[in-house]
Formats: sequence, structure tokens, C-alpha cells
Amino acid sequence: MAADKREHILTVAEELFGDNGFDGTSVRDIAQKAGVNLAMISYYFGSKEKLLEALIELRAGYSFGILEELNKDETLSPWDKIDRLVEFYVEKVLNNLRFHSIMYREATNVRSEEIRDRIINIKLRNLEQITKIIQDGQQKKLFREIDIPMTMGSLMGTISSYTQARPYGCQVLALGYDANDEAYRSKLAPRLKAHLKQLLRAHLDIANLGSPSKG
Amino acid sequence: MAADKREHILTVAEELFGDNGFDGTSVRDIAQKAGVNLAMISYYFGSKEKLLEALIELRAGYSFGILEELNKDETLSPWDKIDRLVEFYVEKVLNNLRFHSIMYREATNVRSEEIRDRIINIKLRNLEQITKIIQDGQQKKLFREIDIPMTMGSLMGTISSYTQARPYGCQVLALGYDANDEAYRSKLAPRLKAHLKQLLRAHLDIANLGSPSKG
DNA sequence: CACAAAATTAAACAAACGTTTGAATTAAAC
DNA sequence: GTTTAATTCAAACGTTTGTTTAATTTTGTG
Repeated sequence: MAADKREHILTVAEELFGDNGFDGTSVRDIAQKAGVNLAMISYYFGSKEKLLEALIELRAGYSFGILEELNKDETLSPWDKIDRLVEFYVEKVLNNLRFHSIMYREATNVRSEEIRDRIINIKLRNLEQITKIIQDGQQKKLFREIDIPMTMGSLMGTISSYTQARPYGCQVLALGYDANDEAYRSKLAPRLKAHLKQLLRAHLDIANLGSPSKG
Repeated sequence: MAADKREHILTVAEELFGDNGFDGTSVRDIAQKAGVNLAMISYYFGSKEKLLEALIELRAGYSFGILEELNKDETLSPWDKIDRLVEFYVEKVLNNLRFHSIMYREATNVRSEEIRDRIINIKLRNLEQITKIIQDGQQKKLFREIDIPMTMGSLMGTISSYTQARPYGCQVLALGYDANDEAYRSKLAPRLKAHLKQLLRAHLDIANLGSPSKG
């Protein structure tokens, strides 16, 4: 009973924080939308700040296991792994639009140094796994030398640029301004995947050395 | 006198909005840091919301002229234009870190539909100019077929991923956690430029057709 | 200097904020 | 069935919020 309600509050908070930001959401907003008494939020979480931390704790960090698994999988070629990587991140972000917004907008500003360090460490560990995947491709003479952390930024940044600037994204995708999550997701996901695979293939392929024919 | 003080308030507001968000900044914060009386903000701008709109009005939209100029320049090859594009955007964003944060975090949530539409239109017009540059390269058989809006997302998103997640960026760049703006900028700018030029060259080059040697 | 307009101020406003209280209700344990 | 603990509630707490007021000072003009 208690666990259900606790999680329900977190789900509602995720939606509101994602849409209106942490400072743009009041505890009363959350209580009303969740249909619980105002005092229950302090009762369960202690404070608004700790509610955010509980939310991050609940949602963050599950990607590491999957990346580690992908890294260790010896049945997949490095090229296959890059494709899987793209699919994994596009799906992950697009299926957690609100939470991703929170992480992107507020996580760095979270007052708790503990949470902030946790987020940085998660990102660094993910980067580590991806570094291994790419280095494996380089050792097998498939991938060329690239700036791996910047490439990781291109992967995540491309996705984020369309999840954060949604009204613009709707225009580009020829969707109505008020397209719902599902409509946006189903139009954006294949487009992002195709682009990112093409982009990373060209970027990584060892055949693509030397500068282009200057014309 | 009045114009000076008005602009000074806007500059201070930009800094605070950029660091703490719109909802995370009070008009009293702005007044205190700007050294002006609280009532002056209503006096000059009418409201906090209109102050944000005045800030966006002041800073946004100057990039269009530069892109148009770049587009029309016939002394530069399409490849040169791509390099210029990268340099332009990296410099522009890194020299306006706070304002870029505001645009990225809050602009889509601005209550004023007018401002929101203005921002979308600016982005669409910029996209139009860049589309022309790339199509020119395609007609000259230098560039291959790509998804231009998604590529634009990769360009802007890569930069944003390192301006928005700064503590993580400091780690990647081997900077202290508390690196100041200038230190961050001077380490990040050349790294971003080099990566994005390499990335876009590989992505655009017509020589890079076909899928990589699956291994 | 005199006068009107603009700029600045301290103080106050009502509303919204996060949080706490203490009593009332429900659930669990024996 | 009684007792104890966990949960829920309306109400209130003290701050902080954005904005306005009305008086005062400064500035520009004839």
C-alpha cells in the first residue's frame, strides 16, 4: 500500500518536473495531481529536494548493465554493436522523455553534491563501456581514430536536441504543434536511428581516412 | 542613463537565469545583484516574464544574417562553408554560455506563445540557410544524401551536450570541477571544432557511400 | 529658478511557497 | 478486542514570491 503510493507520487512528480521543471513545480501541484494530501510528500520523502533525489535514484543507472553486456557479447561485430548502441539510446531516451528532460535540465543543478556526483559517475562509466566497444573496433582495424567522448556527445546530443526542443521538432517532422508523446516518438525514433547509424558508420569507418576532395 | 541601467539589468538577469533557471531566480536576486531597487524591474520591463522576453529579444536572431552571408559567399567551397559553420556555432554558443542555457532550458516553456513562435522561426530559418549550403555541395557532387535537419541536430546537440552537462564536461576535459568559463571554453572549443569538422566531413563526403566492411 | 517628467525609493500587498503540527483515521499485532 | 504503529488529514506555520503604491529625489527644459 505504502510502496504503491510512494511510487505513484514519484511518477506524477516525474511528469510535472519534466514538463515544468523542478522550480516550476510546487509540492501542491504534485499532491493535487497525485490525489494525495499535501503532507504526504514530506511524510514519504522528507522534502521536495529529497523527492527529486528519490526519483533519480529510482530511474537512473540501469543502462550500465546493458552496456556491459553489449560490450562483452562476442557474437556481435563492432559494427553491430554500434547499431545496437544507437537503438538502445534512442529507445531509452524516447521512452523516458520526462525523466530525460529532468536529467538534462536539472541534474547538474541539484543541490545535493552526492546526487550530482552519482550522475557524473554513471555517465563516466557508460563512456568507459563505449570506449571499450570502439577500441575493440579499432584493434580489429575496422574503426579509425576518433575523439570518443566527443562522439558520445554527438550521439546523446543529437537525440537530446530533438527531445528538448519539441515544438521545433514537431515542425521538422511535419507534426501538429500539439502532437502527443506517442506520435512524436513514433515519427522521431526511426528518423534518429537511421541518421545516427549513417553518421556513426561514416565517422568510424577506417576506410574514410584523409580529407575530402577539396572543391 | 536609462538605457544603460536597463541593459545592466538584462545582463545580470541573463547570468542568473542561465545559472539557476528562470523559476530558480527571483526578481529580488536580480535587483540585488544588479544593485538596483526591486521596483525598477517592474518599472523598466513590466514583469519578470517580460524581462525574459526582452532578454531573448535582445540576444536572439543575429545569426541569420551571418548564415545568409556565408551561404551567398561564392569564394568559399562547400567544404569551407561547413568548416566555417562549425566554427561559427561553436564560438557563438561558447561565447554566450548563459544565454544558450536559457534558450535550451526555458525557451520552449516560455508562456508567451509569441516568443516561442519567434524562436522556432529563427531555428527554421537557420535550418533553411544550412539546407541551401548542403544542397549546393550535393549539386556539385561533393556531398552525399543525408538527413539535413538531423545533421543540424547533431551539430547543435554535440555542442549543447557539453555546455549543459558542465561538471561531466570538466571531468572529460581533465579540468577541475570548478573551472571558470574561460578555462572551460578554451579547452572545449578546439576539441569540439576538431571533432565536428571530422564528423561532418565523413558524414557528408560523397566518397563515403555504401556500408562499412561488416566484420 | 521654476516646473514637469522621469527615475528611484522604502514599504506594503496578496498570493504562493515548502514544511510542520496535532488530531483523526486506518491497519497490524498480539 | 485491545493496543500499538502507520497513515491520512485539515489547518496553520513562517518565508518568499511577483507586483504595486505613494512619496521622494533626480533630471531635463524653458
